[in-house]
Amino acid sequence: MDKKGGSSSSSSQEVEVRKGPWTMEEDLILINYIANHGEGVWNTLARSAGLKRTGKSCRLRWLNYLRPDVRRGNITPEEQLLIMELHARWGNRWSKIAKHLPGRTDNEIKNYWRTRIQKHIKQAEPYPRQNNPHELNHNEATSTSNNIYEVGDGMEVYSPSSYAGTLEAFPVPLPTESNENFWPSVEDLWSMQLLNND
DNA sequence: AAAATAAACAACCGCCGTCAG
DNA sequence: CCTGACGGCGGTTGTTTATTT
Repeated sequence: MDKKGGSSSSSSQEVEVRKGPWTMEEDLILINYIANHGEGVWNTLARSAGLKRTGKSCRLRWLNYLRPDVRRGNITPEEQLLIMELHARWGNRWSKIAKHLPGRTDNEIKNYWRTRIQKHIKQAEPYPRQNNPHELNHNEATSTSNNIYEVGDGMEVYSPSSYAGTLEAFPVPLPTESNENFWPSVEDLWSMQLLNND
């Protein structure tokens, strides 16, 4: 299931770009490289580090998983609440929302919201009446290009408070969930990179 | 116990704004 | 001034994992 070697790399260098899930080895390379050289200029970094990845891919991997200060999983009830509140006033400004949740990335928040919050809001969103007979079960978040009510950076307008009632009837995950690991976990990867310090 | 279905998650894609050459 | 590389962002999809039937 590896289609890279077979191709006759006649035209130039075929730029074998890897895609899909990152392997531990790749993670290590990236972590180690950044530990020794720092971030910046991702495309160059990818090449210099010897990774067959695009700069974007490296950046994403680093920012979302490998960075030492990223927190993953186990969204606390407080965080969930914050996500909901911020989303209520800013819409799908994931990156902006993420800035208010230390350690959390926009991608994780986005995933979390879409997979766990959105449906609840929908179901808790009664409005059966309303003079809008059409599209009532529409994900009101899809219309992203309408949430540009920004004023500055702190307090924005637009607080539909539509979540007010929603919050109460929320399942809210248990905070102290099994903090088990998946594989080495980034910490282990970091300790491993110590052995390879340039 | 197995199959079907749903949920969660990781990563990619295209678009856009910025900036250097 | 124009052009292209780069990085950031949000939407979306593919795959894995959990839950239900």
